[in-house]
Amino acid sequence: MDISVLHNSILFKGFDDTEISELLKALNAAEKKYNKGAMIFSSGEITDKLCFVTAGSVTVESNDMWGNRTILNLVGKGQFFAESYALLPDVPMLVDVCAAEDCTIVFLSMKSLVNLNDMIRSRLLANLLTITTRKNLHLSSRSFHTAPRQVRGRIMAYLNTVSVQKHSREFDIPFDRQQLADYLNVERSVLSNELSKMQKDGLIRCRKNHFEII
Amino acid sequence: MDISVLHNSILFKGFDDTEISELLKALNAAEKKYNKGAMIFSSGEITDKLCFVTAGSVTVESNDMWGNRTILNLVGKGQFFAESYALLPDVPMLVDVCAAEDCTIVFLSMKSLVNLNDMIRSRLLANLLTITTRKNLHLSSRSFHTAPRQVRGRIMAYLNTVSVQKHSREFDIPFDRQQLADYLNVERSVLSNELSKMQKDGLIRCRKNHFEII
DNA sequence: GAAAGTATGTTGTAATTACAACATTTTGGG
DNA sequence: CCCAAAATGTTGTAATTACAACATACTTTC
Repeated sequence: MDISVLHNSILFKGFDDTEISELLKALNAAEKKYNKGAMIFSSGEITDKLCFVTAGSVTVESNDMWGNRTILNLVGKGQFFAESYALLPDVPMLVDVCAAEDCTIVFLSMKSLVNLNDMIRSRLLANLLTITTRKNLHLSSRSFHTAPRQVRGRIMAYLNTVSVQKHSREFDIPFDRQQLADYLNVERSVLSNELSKMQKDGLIRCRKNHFEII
Repeated sequence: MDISVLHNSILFKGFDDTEISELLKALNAAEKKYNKGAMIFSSGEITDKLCFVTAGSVTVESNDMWGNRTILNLVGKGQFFAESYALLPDVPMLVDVCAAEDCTIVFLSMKSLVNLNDMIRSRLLANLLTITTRKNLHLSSRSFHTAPRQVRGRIMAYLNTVSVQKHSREFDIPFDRQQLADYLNVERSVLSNELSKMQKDGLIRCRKNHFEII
């Protein structure tokens, strides 16, 4: 198991190597590999597992009965997912989680939190609070990205956020066209078309997933 | 100050009256009244205040420069807001918070958490974790309500969620037409029109904010 | 490096939504 | 009870998007 990625995670911030090893054991840490496209969780499932991405990436998404996909979040290496469901273990998942690329996930049992001693547990809970709080901001961000009524507005809202995060007018995005379309809740073809127009209008330049705001 | 509402809140779950009184003092609890329409927080502000609604309700919303409003959440009596920003005190707010009706808010300083003794603080943090986790599910819910591309789909997604929550096919919603439109990210007139059609099609019945799914 | 498969770009049409303008209903004071 | 103001409903038109169908470009594999 790749302990170095876990070591640098928010969850184990402030814990030393020995403590982390013990915690991994206490929380029944289990690692599993998935191929691109594999489904890790399906809507309706119940889980108490806090999930950590040690390699690759996954999408948290909603798929309706007509095959329309909405991507809520892309979770990359070093980040967590399913924390809300893990901490509220009677709530069935509202989302699917799929491997966006080949990936490796470490599952941690939150049911086992009760077995930890008070001191360790409260340090862990404090870190979990940071994780959920940041996740809140992430979910809010997506709301702003999908708030504009028009496609161009959504694209600009998203690109501006990424630009600010990366402190640069030039950056890569983690989505391919279909994923970006599903994240912004628009048609892929309409997205491609609008990106072309925005380049003609001199607003942006882009090639594949590399973007520049002008 | 209306201590009974606070007493039943998630934040103070497990605390007795004496402890709550001490905590309110330690967290510099301050109460303030707002008239309908008043702005409680503006986008860009920084705060360390956890906010609790003791009367009335507020909307967490985003207002763009063209006057378009997007409602992310309606926070009613007995619920909290701004918890993410209170806990990440260097992050400027991405949203506005407005009084949806005349309301009363209690502000609790999260900066003061460090002054509490370890035991009390960790109990409080555990409760805060519940608050943020539930808020996560709320934000996810809205994503599902706005995921359908068409207005009718959004309305049904929202009404179904409320129906499930209230365990009944007949229920009141907390939004008026304009608020519901801004929550679902559609035009008010288009929403009204679609609701009429849905009634003609025998899908629902509604009058003001009372709905019935058929 | 050719072929097959996947991702992205382009275009046209049908369907839907945005927006404005106005009609009707409801609400809250006087 | 009446009036003014606010909320909700209705309608038509312009603008935008969804969807399908196809073209082009890029990748992967043999």
